[in-house]
Amino acid sequence: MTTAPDKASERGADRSAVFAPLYRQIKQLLMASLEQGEWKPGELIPSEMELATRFQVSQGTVRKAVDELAAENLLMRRQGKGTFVATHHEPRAQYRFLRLQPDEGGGAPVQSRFLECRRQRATADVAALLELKAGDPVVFVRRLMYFDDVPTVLDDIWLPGAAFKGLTADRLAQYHGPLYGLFETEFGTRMIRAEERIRAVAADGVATELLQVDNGAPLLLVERVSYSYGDRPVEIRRGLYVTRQHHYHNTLT
Amino acid sequence: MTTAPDKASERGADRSAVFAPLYRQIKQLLMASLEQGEWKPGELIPSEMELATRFQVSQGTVRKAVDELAAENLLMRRQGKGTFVATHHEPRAQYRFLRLQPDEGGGAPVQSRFLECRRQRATADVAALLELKAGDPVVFVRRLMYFDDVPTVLDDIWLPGAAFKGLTADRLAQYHGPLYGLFETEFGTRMIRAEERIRAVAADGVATELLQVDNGAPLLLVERVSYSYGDRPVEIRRGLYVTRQHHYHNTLT
DNA sequence: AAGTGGTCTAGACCACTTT
DNA sequence: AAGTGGTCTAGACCACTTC
Repeated sequence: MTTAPDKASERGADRSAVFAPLYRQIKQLLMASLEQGEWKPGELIPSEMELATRFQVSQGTVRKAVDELAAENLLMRRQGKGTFVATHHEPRAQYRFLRLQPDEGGGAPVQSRFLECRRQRATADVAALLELKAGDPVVFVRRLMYFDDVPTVLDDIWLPGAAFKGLTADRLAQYHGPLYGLFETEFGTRMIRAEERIRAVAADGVATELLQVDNGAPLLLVERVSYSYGDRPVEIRRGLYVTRQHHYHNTLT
Repeated sequence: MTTAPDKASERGADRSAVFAPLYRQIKQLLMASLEQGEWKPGELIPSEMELATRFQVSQGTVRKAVDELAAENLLMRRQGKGTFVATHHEPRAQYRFLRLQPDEGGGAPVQSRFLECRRQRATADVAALLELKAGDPVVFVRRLMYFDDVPTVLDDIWLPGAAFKGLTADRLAQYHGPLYGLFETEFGTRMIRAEERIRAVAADGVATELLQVDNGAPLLLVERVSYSYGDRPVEIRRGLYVTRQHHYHNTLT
């Protein structure tokens, strides 16, 4: 077996210019294709050999790029079948981002009820988080989630108006399953990561009625910003969780 | 270049018996060495080539095993120097498990004050979580943490008595830095993973005094079980967090 | 049988650190 | 210069899926 020193040194030059190893460049190219929709959520992407030919690198280099994307939940590998674009419709991906769990028992599936869906102008803080200007159009959604028929989560959601033009109360009412699945299928916006800030607050106002708790009762406040490819913010969520029979679960590693 | 079919088929046979790929077997062997203290936290482990010779596999197979252990924060790779056993004394590992952050600004380093340290008999629930029997000896520690001189976190901690015989109030008082560093250095118990359950509760009793909040004020309750090698539970923690100027931060992926 | 990802090997060269 | 981990290649064979 021989190496190809000419090729290698050419690439060495390229790499010092771009300042990243080859497999990370390949990874960026794959992410660009995902972002531009060359392969849609749930679809099969080309085989490792095909990608190696396309990018003129070895299969091992493609493999390392795909490995990282699979580790980040952007791709899903299935032995014997191929590599697929991750989707929020995948059974095991459902409610991957909802960390509230019943204290004991599996519990019945969650039920959603949409209370509001209307267009607004962004306030300064919402605009800042969504990287818009204050006054830009946003869609506001309020929804209540039931665990075992007990109202447990009250979510207020803000979405960039431009990307979610067709979102209506009717469309939400007839949809079942995770919202991120709807966003991905109907609006071409795939959520891939989120940051949450969690605090304890006292219940008041409309929350006490909707969640059926006393005024001043402790609630978990979960503020979430969700991001799509390229760290583009695509959703803001402000959730109030009742944690009498449930808890927010987290693993530290 | 040639392969070694004899060797390969031998190993194929071995593998079907053990039912795991070679690199995972190597990974298990490395974990066993870590657990048994062949290499201690902060120490350099043998080079990839040496390990490959020891285990009679190729460097690439060792590499894949070490890659996974590095991804799980059990090992730390440093190019040009070698691979080290992870330690809680590492500057960038300090307070890796404390997810409470100031809402704005970096904030001053955290101060700890130890209020209690005494031996008890385990209650049923503590015993269950620590995989002991009710009545077995445990060490109980209560500590208050200050952010910017404001009392913010009240932790109650239970440790298995057998493994923490020498832990005293004096020893705690003179120690500075993360508790997990002390556990690792003085008691040979390295914490590698934790599970947390988070809820909102109303302040009452001694917590209101120590954290200087009103009776009924909302607090974050963080219940943590920490594990060492082999999923062995080594610590229980019940923390009350004041989230007026701080929040619990989490990233969802 | 053919195609896919998964594992394993061997060898080359690069980047970084220490001697 | 020598040793370490980091990258890249090429090729073999295995496990799984589909035709």
